[in-house]
Amino acid sequence: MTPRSSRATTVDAVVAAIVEAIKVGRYAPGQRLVEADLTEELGVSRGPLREAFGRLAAEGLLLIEPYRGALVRRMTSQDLRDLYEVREVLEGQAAALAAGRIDESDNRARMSAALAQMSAERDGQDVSGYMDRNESFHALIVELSGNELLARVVGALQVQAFRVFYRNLADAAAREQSITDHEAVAAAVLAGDARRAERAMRRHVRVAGRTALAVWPTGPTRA
Amino acid sequence: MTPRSSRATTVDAVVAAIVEAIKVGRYAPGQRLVEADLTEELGVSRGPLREAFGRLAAEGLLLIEPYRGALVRRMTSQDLRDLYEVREVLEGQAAALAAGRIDESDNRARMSAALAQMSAERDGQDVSGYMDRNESFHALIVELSGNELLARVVGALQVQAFRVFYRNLADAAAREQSITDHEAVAAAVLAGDARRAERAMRRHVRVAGRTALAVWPTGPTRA
DNA sequence: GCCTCCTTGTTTGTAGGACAATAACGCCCT
DNA sequence: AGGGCGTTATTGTCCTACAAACAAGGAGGC
Repeated sequence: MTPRSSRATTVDAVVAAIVEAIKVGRYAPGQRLVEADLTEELGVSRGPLREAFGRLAAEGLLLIEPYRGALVRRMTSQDLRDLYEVREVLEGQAAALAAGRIDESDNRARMSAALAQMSAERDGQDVSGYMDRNESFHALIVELSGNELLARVVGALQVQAFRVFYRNLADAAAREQSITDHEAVAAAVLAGDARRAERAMRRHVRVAGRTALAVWPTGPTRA
Repeated sequence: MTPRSSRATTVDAVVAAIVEAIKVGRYAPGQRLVEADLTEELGVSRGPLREAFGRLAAEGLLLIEPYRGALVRRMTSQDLRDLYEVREVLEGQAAALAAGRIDESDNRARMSAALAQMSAERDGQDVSGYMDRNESFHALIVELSGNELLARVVGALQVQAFRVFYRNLADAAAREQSITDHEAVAAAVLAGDARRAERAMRRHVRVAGRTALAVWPTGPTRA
């Protein structure tokens, strides 16, 4: 999952660079990542590069075939279904737990702040800014759950999800729906209502998944 | 998580060796794993060893501190609570999905076989044999769920869980309870009753977690 | 003409040595 | 005794080298 340490090492930088390259599409799905090319491109030796490959493969972003190399994993619609199915239960649980701990330390304040930021995004035109908000909202929920393992697992899944978000949340209607959902989740969490928080979050993720699936390319896009 | 390929490479062997050593207690929690020692002990070079460290750290079995090395992660009672909390929702979901797919291919036959094996273990004295059964039962459930991601995530958690099982399932009463729980889950899955399967599995995991927590050493056992 | 086998080139998997960066430890000085 | 300093151990990274495996293409036989 994510590096377990604070200090930034070369491997972390390589991981970040590859993730970024996949994000912006410079490394396309199915593309082979040849070690020799990447070492030159990134200016690192094969050791750290291979470690980075290993991490990204563990996160499901790359696929490593022995003696064949690493390639950018293509996301099928089935993968997408699986992803949202898992996110639904995990984030639902996170919301329930967060509701139960809303009175601890400054949890309530942080949740309120996130909610306010979220609502303010309603008439914003900055799509990538909204996606950041979206990401931090979900991250906050799992953090407030107080379950570190849950946070780690969901965090790892989120890395997968950005590929979907990029295609999805650009649509204004979907964004409006997403904000409304988030507000419902936040309200339930702030009310300390675990059951309602879980239901709201699960519904949100389920709907987001369906929306994502609807716009997902079905056929083979490229070799 | 687990190696994504069929062919066994050196890294896989190293990972397996370290996991095994942690299992049997040769590498104690908190113990530092010095690269130089391990390369000699395992007869591999630093490259694959470091890759193995990375994988095990991603699975949460090791902890890597920059310029300080890898050490066997100590499991706190909080970690245990977190683990079972996550397992409960994930395996509950897996059971529900498995129930919904019981009529596909040979799912029913495999589930029945696992159930029979499980019950047969009731008067067996072989503790480690039972633990294998236990592991494959849970693995079968997540496999039958048809969600590959779910299987991967739960599989990764299972690697953590064996540390608990070793302390736990030795007790005859706990084992009896465990078998009864499994039978209930299997029955619900075979009946195609998703709701009941989920409830049964969640209850099973929850109880197992409580039992595990009860026998877990609370204070600092060693440096 | 088509299939099979072998050769050749490319890429990965691993080994081993080297060195800088960092942290842990002990020593000396005050 | 306490604090600063050098020593030592260990990690992080680079480099080179080579065996193992795969991929493609040509030689040869049918």
